[in-house]
Amino acid sequence: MPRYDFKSIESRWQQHWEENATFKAEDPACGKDKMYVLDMFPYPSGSGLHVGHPEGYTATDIVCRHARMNGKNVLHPMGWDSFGLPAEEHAVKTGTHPRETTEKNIATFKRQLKMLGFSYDWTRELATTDPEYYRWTQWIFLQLFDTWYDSEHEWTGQDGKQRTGKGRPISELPIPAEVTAAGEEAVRRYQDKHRLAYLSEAPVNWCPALGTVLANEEIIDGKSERGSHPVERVALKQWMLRITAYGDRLANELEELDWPESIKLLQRNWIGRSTGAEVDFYIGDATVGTGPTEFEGWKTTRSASGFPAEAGDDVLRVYTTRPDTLYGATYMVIAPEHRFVDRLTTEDQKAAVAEYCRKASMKSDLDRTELAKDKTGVFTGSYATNPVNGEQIPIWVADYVLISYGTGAIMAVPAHDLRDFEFAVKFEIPVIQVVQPPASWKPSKDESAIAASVNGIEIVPFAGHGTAINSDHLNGKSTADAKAAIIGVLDESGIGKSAVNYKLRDWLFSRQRYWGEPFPIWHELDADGNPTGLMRTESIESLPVPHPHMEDFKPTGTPEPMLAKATDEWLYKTDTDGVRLKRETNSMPQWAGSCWYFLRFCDNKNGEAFIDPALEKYWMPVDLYIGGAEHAVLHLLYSRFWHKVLFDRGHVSMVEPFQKLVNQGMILGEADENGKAEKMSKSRGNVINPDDVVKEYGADALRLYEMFMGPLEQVKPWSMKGVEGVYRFLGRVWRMIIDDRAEEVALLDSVNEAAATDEQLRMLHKTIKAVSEDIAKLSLNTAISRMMEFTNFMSHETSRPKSVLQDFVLLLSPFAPHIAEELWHALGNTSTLAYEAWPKFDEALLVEDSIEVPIQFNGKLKAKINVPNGLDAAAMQAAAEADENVKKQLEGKTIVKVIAVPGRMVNFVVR
RNA sequence: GGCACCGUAGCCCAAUUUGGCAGAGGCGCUCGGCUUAGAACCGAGAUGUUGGGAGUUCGAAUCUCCCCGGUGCUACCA
Repeated sequence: MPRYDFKSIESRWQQHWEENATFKAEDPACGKDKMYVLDMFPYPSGSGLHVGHPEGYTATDIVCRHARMNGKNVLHPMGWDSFGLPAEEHAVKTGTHPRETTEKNIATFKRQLKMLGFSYDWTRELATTDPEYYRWTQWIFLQLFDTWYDSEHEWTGQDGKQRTGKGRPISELPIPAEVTAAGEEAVRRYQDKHRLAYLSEAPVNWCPALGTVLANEEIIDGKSERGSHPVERVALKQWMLRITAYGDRLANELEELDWPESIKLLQRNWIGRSTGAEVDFYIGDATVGTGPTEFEGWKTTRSASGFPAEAGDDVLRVYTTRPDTLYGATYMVIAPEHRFVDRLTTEDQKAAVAEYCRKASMKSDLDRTELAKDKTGVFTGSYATNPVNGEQIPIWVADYVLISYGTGAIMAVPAHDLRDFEFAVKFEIPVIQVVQPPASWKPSKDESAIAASVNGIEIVPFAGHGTAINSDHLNGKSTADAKAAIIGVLDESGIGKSAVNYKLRDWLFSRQRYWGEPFPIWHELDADGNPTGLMRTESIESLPVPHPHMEDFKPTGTPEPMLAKATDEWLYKTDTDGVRLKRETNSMPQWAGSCWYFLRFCDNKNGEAFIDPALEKYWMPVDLYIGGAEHAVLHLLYSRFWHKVLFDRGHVSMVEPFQKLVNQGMILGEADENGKAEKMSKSRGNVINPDDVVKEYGADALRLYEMFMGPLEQVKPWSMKGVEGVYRFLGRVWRMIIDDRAEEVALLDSVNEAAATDEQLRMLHKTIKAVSEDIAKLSLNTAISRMMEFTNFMSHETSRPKSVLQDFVLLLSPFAPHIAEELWHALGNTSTLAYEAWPKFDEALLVEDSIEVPIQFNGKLKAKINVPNGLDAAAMQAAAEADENVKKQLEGKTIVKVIAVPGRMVNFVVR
């Protein structure tokens, strides 16, 4: 085997690692420091591994192999996010059971990952579709179901900081006296309303083509993320998870994490916390009327009672971030789905409003977006009373107000809100200015774009902060002061209250598909077999709720869940007290399994608990988590949320699961002749299959190339020429050590026991330093280039000391482990290098005796001189002035100033 | 539209964190060696308005501002 024969080398060492369980994580009792390095586990799709997968996987593998050589006990696991739509769609098409498809795909993925030589501890493998795994997913759901969020609860975190708000057992939820008085059933219903997992009838995104409802996050431009199918809005009873309760903590606790700022920002924006006020506008009720007398009476009542938690029927409650503009409110808008639409619509407006709401309900989100430029709406015929000045203002229905945000109703201040302004101009509603812009204000692009003439006067809306005008006692106050002042007044008079809102919505947690986790929930039935609305949980001992076997996977075309077609035996039972029960037939979304898989890796065979507390304490948190940026707001927010709930309930020891996060950049297809590279896709025909690359160049070359392409986080185009480049590098490394004309693997004659020269040592130690530092920074592309440099140098040396080559092979091993093991072996070692000590560099050996420094005149390079290393500024200057060439160039010039930086340069400022 | 990131040789990219010789590494290209020849291999070499403009500085690829171009995310959130 004279030549670099990657095929036999790679398969031999992979077999060696497997047989010797080389990468099995050690027991916590080993006494080593732990390091938990995690990849985002893949969905095992039918098309197999994509070259994007090994990018992040190779980076983590390098970190792990490096950490082991530095004496760490490394946990590096892999598993399968195997519930999900594609397997089920495949089942609809072919009749193959999703479990069968999933198992086949997992086998393919596993073969491909093993082929790349990743140092996973395969004994920790798991799949979210394993009953022993989803048993605990269901168990965690029961924890969510058993928890309510006490926003007042004060506690001290592990960091010693005081915090407010914690998830607590539902049994500790205070029950109001009147509820207790109403009986046990009322108490149960009251508790159900406060759980972190709750049922809610709400407009949801129903996708007929996929046969399921989708979360907001799964909809892109009004179409399903998967398959781009149209999505309709229908009202359905669905499971929701109260992630909004954790909005503040999810935003605040990002602070201490070692994550890219851009991802933190993305999450903060997604959570979208805003502060403002809720304000009630009096609309009266049919029995009392809406006149000024009633309004005054209402005000009197309110100042006595205070601001009620639930808005009554006599008011329209709005949320605003600009309560300081209350005096400029000239109309109100309610969403078409608002519960007051009917009662606020007068007889003459009935037809118009009904028609408008009908059209709005038909609009998909896409239509709404496309029509975004033109505001639409219709007057209800009713008026509300502005609580601060008693003005009667008209109430409109318009779909630019969303039912799902705030209270689904707004007060419109056209002078200071661009959307309201557009609407007011179109429908000729008065515009009252109540904020004076600062003198320096210039209209923004948006503001001037919609400026319009109202009653012959050109008006430009102003959405910024300024000074209050036309606002009674607020006049002259800055926007911030005016906000505080008006909130004080509203609070005192029981008309309004400061409030916080989030763009983040509660998480729609049920799907209607077959291939997902069943819920551990039973619904009570009455004598006629109809649900009473009361629920019971599956007992923890009887988990998992098995996934029922089915043969027919065709979507029904209606929102009726697939699991409703299971056998009666699965669907129904009679409880010990004789109550007839029916199972929940929705299934969980794919996110469920991926929300906690990193915990299970610590203890994947535990049959007693989802994780052993001691193992959780030892391994968690994940020290490094690498994956695609597409999960910045979905998976990474959901799993943080679950983790916080588990923490609040005492099941895990830390508030955050992922200490350091890195997002790999996408690998694009090969650039075309114009240098343009596009995303890899089947339709473009530019997909690179890792199998083909490994076949032609080997796993080490693929690993090395993916790391050499450029910075990990960056988007980069694929290049086959680049693969050849690193392949040639591996060939040079091989020939630097091995005699490629010998019959058997044998060292070159030039490889010997001689002591290394100073120059060889300097080169080696420079390389050790650079590669070590680059791995710590995950700057793997530059680490590789340093090893190329070393190879170029050493290949020219006629004497190649073994000691130097051995250290180099160790440096190379995390990147190209197969060839490194082979060379390590050839150099006379008998065991794997996976636990050899990582080479240390000696700073003293790096120092060069003399260095070349540039001499500048006015910052321009004019000469170079050689000086001994370690000169101070004065000596540098003296050396420069002593140089003949410099002397000559200085002739006839006046030196104004000299800047000398030791070891760097000398600059003469001359005239 | 908003936010974020990016722009260095024909191409992928270093140097930007911490201002100090524009080039580490790879691809491609040219020339030479080896070879019957090609591939592989070995050796030598060329390539620049650092997207544009201004500012700060003794000195700017690096810091600041404006503009241009590209990519990603987001999109009526009151």
